[in-house]
Amino acid sequence: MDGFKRRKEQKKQDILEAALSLFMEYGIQKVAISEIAHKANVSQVTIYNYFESKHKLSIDVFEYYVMKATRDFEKIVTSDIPFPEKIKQIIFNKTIASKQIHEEFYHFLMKEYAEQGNVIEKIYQETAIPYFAKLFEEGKQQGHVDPNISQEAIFFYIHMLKDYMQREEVYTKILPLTEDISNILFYGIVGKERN
Amino acid sequence: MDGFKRRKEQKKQDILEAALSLFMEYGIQKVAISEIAHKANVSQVTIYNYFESKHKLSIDVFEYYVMKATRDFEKIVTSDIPFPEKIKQIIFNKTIASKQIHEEFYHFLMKEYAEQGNVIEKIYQETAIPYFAKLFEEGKQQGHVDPNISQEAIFFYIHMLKDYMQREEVYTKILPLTEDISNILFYGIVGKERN
Amino acid sequence: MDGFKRRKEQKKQDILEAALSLFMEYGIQKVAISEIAHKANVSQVTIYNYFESKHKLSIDVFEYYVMKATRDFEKIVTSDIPFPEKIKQIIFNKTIASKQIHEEFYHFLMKEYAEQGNVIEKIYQETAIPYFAKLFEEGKQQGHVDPNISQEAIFFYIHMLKDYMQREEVYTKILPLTEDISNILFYGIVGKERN
Amino acid sequence: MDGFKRRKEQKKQDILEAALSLFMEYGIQKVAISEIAHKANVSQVTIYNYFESKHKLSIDVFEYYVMKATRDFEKIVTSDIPFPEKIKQIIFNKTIASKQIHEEFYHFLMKEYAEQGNVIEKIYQETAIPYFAKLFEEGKQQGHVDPNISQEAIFFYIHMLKDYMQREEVYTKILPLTEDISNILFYGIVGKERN
DNA sequence: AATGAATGAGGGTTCATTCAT
DNA sequence: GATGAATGAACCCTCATTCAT
Repeated sequence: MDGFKRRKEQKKQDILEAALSLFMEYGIQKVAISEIAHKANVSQVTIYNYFESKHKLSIDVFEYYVMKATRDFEKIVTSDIPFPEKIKQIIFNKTIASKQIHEEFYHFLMKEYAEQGNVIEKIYQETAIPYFAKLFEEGKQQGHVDPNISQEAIFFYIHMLKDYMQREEVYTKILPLTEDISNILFYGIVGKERN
Repeated sequence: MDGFKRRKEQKKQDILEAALSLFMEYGIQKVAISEIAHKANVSQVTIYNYFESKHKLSIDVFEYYVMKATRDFEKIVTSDIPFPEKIKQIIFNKTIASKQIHEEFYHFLMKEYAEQGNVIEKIYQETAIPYFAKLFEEGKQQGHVDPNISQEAIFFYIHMLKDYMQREEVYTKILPLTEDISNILFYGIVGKERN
Repeated sequence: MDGFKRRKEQKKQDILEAALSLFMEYGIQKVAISEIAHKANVSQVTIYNYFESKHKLSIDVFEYYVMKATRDFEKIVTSDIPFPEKIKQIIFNKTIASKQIHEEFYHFLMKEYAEQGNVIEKIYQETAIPYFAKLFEEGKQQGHVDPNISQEAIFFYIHMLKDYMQREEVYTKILPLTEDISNILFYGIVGKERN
Repeated sequence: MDGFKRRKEQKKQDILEAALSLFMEYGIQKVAISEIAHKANVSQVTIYNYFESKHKLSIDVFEYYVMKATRDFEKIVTSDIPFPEKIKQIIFNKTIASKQIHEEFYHFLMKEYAEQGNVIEKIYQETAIPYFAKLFEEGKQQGHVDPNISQEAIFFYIHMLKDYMQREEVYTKILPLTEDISNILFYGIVGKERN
């Protein structure tokens, strides 16, 4: 890659980083293109040259974000720690998606775009799910996961929990309950010690 | 109440209903006051006469919504069906908050206001929680709930599930997994039949 | 006047007083009819029943104000104090039009209406000027006023000074200069002690 | 300065001129941004791009106005005509601030802003006053000004007179009294020929 | 390729005034 | 006659997007 292209790629990344951090903090609607331009040290028009519209930009930013988050996810799944610990880390470990993500950034996309074209759904399918399938298999083999339960259901559960943990207001309130939450996930509300 | 007051109350309710349904479908930011006015068959200014600002309106709409939702909740909790059935109904029964709720309508308020004054927190505390505590007690006495788990954790769990179920895109996808989801809630991912 | 009419008159006066004090403090444009209604303890419509429009109201308020101010003016002119003292009191004495008057309340009317119908000009002509003429005559006879100067010019001068004194920001700044201002009025910038 | 910048400066000036003439005729509150935009042949938003808000615009317009007016003032003060003539020209010469100024444009600013930050006060201090001080000194040396009278008092007087002269309705009425007014300023109401 | 400049469309809000009881 | 309720019109301002250099 020559210096010209490299500089171009750099600019594109600057914009993605700027947009990502702003979207994560304030949501998509509340962030103006001009703010992103300012934070990325480019003109508004440059953003349009690269991303066509705010709509398209938000999709690209999301893709960029998932790409980054997946790396963390991969690291945990392929690590050597025991299965239950992996699950806990996925759910509670803040290093995944290190910053708090603004709901809107997630849900806006989830809803607004999921239907027409499945851009995001596809990204999810191709990145998170394969890793999760691997993890799930490991859990079943070690007896930590009931083989009668569908992978989808567990995936949904874990995703939901992780999603909730990323909410600032929830996180702080729920932190003291970490142990209980984990127990419910593993043993249900009926509890471990039943007979 | 004379005809005057009744009509006034009617109009106020019309506005609340119009705003509620629009907020639930599109979120708060995307809905213009003019749209609410149109849907409620009043002028924009009338809305301002009753609710002072969009901000205040959104709070009142939320209160109105919680009030309505609580009635359904109460009905289930005080009904004669078995405990597990109650839980399932609370989570999966769409008649509660019959329509889909737009995240933003929930989260915007949860976040935006929860801090300064706790208007919404208070509403929640005074309505949902007492009923839930009663339900929780019943579950413990019948052996459906592990007494070692804190009420907060379970409340959080059920709330989270119910919240997720109200998302259109989740609901349709998760519906076939109802049984699995319930099982995980009651017995965890380790499963019922473990030994 | 029966009780009915008296009550009616009372309401009218309440409105005038409320409007006057608000206009004097904030100017006409900045004061909303609703504020006047609130301060006068009547409904907005009542104001319209009595005064037809905000425009007309402002004229009536001005008339009401001049009427009140004239009484003070009369008192000074017909009092027993020496001529120079009278002039000083007229200009500097805050008891005339006791409160500060907002420019706009004066100028808006002066300009906006003066042309078409001379409503205010007429009021002025019929109230202030006759008293001033009397005062002016007294000054000339006592040698305090140059008979070669036209009454209009002096009237203009004094009016201008008094007008300026009523401006809050001017008043405070000019107060320490009272003596100088007086001297200039009586002896000019060339000064008393010239030869 | 390249064509780009020149055109930008031109547009900025167009807006200032449009705003100035409208403010001077109708006052600030009565003039809508859209009117200024129309008169300056730009879009409303362009105005916001340059001036941020109506509030800020009004300040900039005022500064622009004072700058223009000062040039005329300077010309008179540094000219070769006799002192009394200079004073008369300052007060009565319409070429200063050639157009009529709407009170509100002056007073609104004088009052609204003078307090917090003294933006306008500062402009005044730095432009008009130094020239006036020079003039004042000249008058004293030539025996036209009583050295016992403070500069502030005289400044106040002249400012007041000039201010009044700029009012359309006053100007036409007072024009025939020019000589008398001048005499009062120089010799007071007691008059020149007293003994 | 990159940017400063410009804008149309729309949003929330206020206010003088009218309607209907 | 008095009022609570209701409104059309207008205003300031923001923002995603395009134009022109």
